[in-house]
Amino acid sequence: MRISALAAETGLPLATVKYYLREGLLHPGVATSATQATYDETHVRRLLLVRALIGSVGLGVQQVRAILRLVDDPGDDLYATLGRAVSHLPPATERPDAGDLDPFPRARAALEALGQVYDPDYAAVAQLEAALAATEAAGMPMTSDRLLAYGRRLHEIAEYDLERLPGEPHAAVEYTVLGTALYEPVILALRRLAHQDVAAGRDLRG
Amino acid sequence: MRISALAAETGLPLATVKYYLREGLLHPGVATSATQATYDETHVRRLLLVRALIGSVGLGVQQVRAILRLVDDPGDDLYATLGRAVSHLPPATERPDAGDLDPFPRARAALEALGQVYDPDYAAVAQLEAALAATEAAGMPMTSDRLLAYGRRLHEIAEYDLERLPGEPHAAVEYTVLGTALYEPVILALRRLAHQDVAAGRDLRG
DNA sequence: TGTGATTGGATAGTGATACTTCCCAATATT
DNA sequence: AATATTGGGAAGTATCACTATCCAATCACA
Repeated sequence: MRISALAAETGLPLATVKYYLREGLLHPGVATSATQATYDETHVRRLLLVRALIGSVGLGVQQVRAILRLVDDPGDDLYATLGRAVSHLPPATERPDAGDLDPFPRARAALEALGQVYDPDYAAVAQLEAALAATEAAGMPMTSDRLLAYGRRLHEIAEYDLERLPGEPHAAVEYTVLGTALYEPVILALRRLAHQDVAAGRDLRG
Repeated sequence: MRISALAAETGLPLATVKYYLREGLLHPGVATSATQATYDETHVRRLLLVRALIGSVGLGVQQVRAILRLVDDPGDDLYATLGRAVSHLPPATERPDAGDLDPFPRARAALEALGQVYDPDYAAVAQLEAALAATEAAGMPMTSDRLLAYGRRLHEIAEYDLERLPGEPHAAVEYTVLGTALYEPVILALRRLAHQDVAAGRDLRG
């Protein structure tokens, strides 16, 4: 398959395929001469994944590059790899001052109330802190009751996810990292739809 | 309070306050002369809300303007207002062809399986369809089992939210629209943290 | 009452981002 | 032989969220 066929197959403009190639989001094809290379199914799949991460998840090119690197050659530590992957997901947050004794008070309190691990080096902790601070600044603070209600359900979802973790390490990393990212838009859409469903006055769950 | 005090109070650069004023994200102050106006607490609150929507939720200026318009003067129909608000939340989706008989097959199937209303005019339906299509394109399709698992928990969260709906209509719209948007980053952060918690091998919920 | 700071208002500039266009000489294809 | 396509690179474009600069009017203070 030549590059134009690859573009046609994925529905992307040729210039965009070249751009992703240049940016390292797509591995080069096998060069058959100075001006020719062949591409295969792995390139098609990768391009579709890149589009999903950029278009649906809303990542930037840099972040996609970072995520793909993790998926392509993960360490042997799933926990650490997951942590690194999350640090590349929006919203971006700054590292706290090294001297700050309690950089994420809201997040720490929330996690303690939920009985979950509190690891201030984990990027999602800073993301939670920023999100909670934003609700306060906007005048709609999350109550701890609501945090518990949300956290419990999301923990159940996470358990569901992790119960289905593939045994093979490489597949496990791919599943965890991509599943975290790709399913987030689904979650937001489902919540919006659930709100609509409840607002419409229907509540059919037994 | 003059404009420079407003900027100082909110921690925003003066130029940014002027920019939001120009873009209609902040209502003008009361002019006291040709070159002076006074601002009050409502301006402070509005600026903090704007920052939360842009910085934390990740909306663009246009979308914030649209959301604020809805909050400021909502119709009397909460359901319709919520629908309009969601249509301004990312990811943006195109309207389907008018001739398309079944524009959102994945979303329709998912909602039917969940027993929720399926209203193709509701923007979140298109968002769900796009998100599900992206998981398929990326090679990690959502199973219907997973959709049910997620959907059930998110419906519970929505019920929790709507049970706390303020009685007064204006407050109800504000609560629903802003709550939908502002709590989403919290939800994503909590899910990421729950994944981490499960991955760390701790599972303390009874 | 003068002097420097501040204001509303407007225009233009900036830096980042994600493409997109254009061009090239080498090579395929017909 | 004529035409099209390739890999590769450089430059251009569009959008976006600010940010900087300028202006004349007006304020605040000495």
